[in-house]
Amino acid sequence: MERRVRVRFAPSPTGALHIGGVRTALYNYLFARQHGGDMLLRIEDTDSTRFVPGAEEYILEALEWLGIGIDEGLRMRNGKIEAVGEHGPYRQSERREIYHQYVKQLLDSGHAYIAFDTPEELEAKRAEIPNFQYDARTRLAMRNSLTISAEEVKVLIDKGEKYVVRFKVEPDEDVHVHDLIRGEVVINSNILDDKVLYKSADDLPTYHLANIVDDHLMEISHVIRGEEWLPSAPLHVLLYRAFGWQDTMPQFAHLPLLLKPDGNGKLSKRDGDRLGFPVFPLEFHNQKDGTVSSGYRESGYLPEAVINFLALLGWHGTGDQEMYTMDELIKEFSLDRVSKSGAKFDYEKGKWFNHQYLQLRSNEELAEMFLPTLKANGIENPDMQMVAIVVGLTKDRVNFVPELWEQTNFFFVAPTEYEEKSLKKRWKEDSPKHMTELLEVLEGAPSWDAETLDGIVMPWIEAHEYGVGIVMNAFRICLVGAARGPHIWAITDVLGKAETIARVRAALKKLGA
RNA sequence: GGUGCCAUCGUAUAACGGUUAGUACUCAAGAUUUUCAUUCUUGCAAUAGGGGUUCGAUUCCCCUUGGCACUACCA
Repeated sequence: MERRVRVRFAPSPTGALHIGGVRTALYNYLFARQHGGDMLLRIEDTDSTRFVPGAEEYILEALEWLGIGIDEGLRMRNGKIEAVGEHGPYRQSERREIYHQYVKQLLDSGHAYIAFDTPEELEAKRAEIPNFQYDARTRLAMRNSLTISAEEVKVLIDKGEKYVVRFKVEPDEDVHVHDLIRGEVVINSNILDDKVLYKSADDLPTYHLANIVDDHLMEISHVIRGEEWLPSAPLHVLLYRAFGWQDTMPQFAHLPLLLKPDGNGKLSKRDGDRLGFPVFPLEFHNQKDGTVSSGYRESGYLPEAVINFLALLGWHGTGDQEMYTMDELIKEFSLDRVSKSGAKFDYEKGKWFNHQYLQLRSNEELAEMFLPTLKANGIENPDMQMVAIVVGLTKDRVNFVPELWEQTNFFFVAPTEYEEKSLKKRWKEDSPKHMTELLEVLEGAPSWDAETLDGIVMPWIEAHEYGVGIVMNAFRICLVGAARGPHIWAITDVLGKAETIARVRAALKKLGA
């Protein structure tokens, strides 16, 4: 009795996958997994003019990176696109023949008609009549199969005249849409226009027709999509009815939109550029317009942080829990805890999530991820054991892996400059004298571990009443070049005896002995 | 303009019709520390406005206001 849960994510390959789209995909995925159902991916490329090369690969790669698994349709495996499932093809541009028969069905049943009005004619009409809408009130004044004889229609088509097929919306009817998140939504059919279902110019259906036909054929049980689709949901209900599919019509859930962090409106690519954060999962090089968009992955985000952050933008669990693994999300997710209002995109919270997840990764993993940054700064083939130690010492100070460089650079490169501010505050008149003496103490160290060094340096400071802070801070400046960094013995430990002593000597030479 | 959706701290959100309106991020202060940071503690800060219903409304209803979406031969 219970219908198998089958949901789909159906993006258009018109550019990089927007972060809001990623969230829609995530919610679909969580819902499917929770119910032991299927997550499908279908490409909606019915607008040939907006196609962007590489966009499809990008979308699939992004989902793969984030761990949003696809059970059926198109997916990426090891850099290759593969199609799985019995309901294909999964690209709408490859389903032309399928749509033909359904267009014909609607035409034959009188739910649709052929219209010859050119885009120019329609534009003129709209300019002439304010609020012009192609519907029951106006369709009889237009050039279509309702006003032209069947013979003439055939002549026009045979002549090669371009036409579209429009859905014939019956007026004066309250159309009910049951939404899982918003409840009952009622719209009167008078405000709906006779939507174009198919265009002969490129022999492709429009979104509305393709979407309904595919969801039906692919046995989709729940349509979970962005709120921007809510106004056209009644049209979709009408289409299901016209096809006679109302009994298996999927349930709808319209998700709140992701809004700009400041001001008003939907989050857009421009906001990311303007405010300095990515709005796309992966970096994207648009071959069509030549633009490059930054991505979360390239900015140093961990996929689990992006998932967690996105999951909580519009959804909240029952308690105060904020950190969720994917498995926990699958368990806890529920459409009736999805909020109804749009969520402003708070980038700061995203940073915090990344910080949290960074701490959860092992030092070895982080060291590996740190490699490209090191290389970019001229550090080739470093000792990975050392990198891991250094990363472990500093990871709690950063939100992103690349930021590790500013925390650890002195481990790799001896300071040549000494920060003015630190010098002013921490390099005292007696510092050269202290450092000269310290050098002797260090050189006489029987071994080079933190305990031993602490055991000989501290008593020496106390004996001369130099003051721990004064000596240690000057020492730190010699090693780091500034008043920052991890615990001093952790630094000497990594640097080793020879390098530590060399750095103190170099500092004395530069800052005056 | 029309239609629809929505409304709790700056942000994301919690609160069977009964709570001192909670939590997290951000911000501020303090503590810890041989530096910087981390960490910990404390603090600032909200039910858009007006009517109802009710013993009692953040919660239910209506109006106002505001925000958003849609209004294509785009999705």
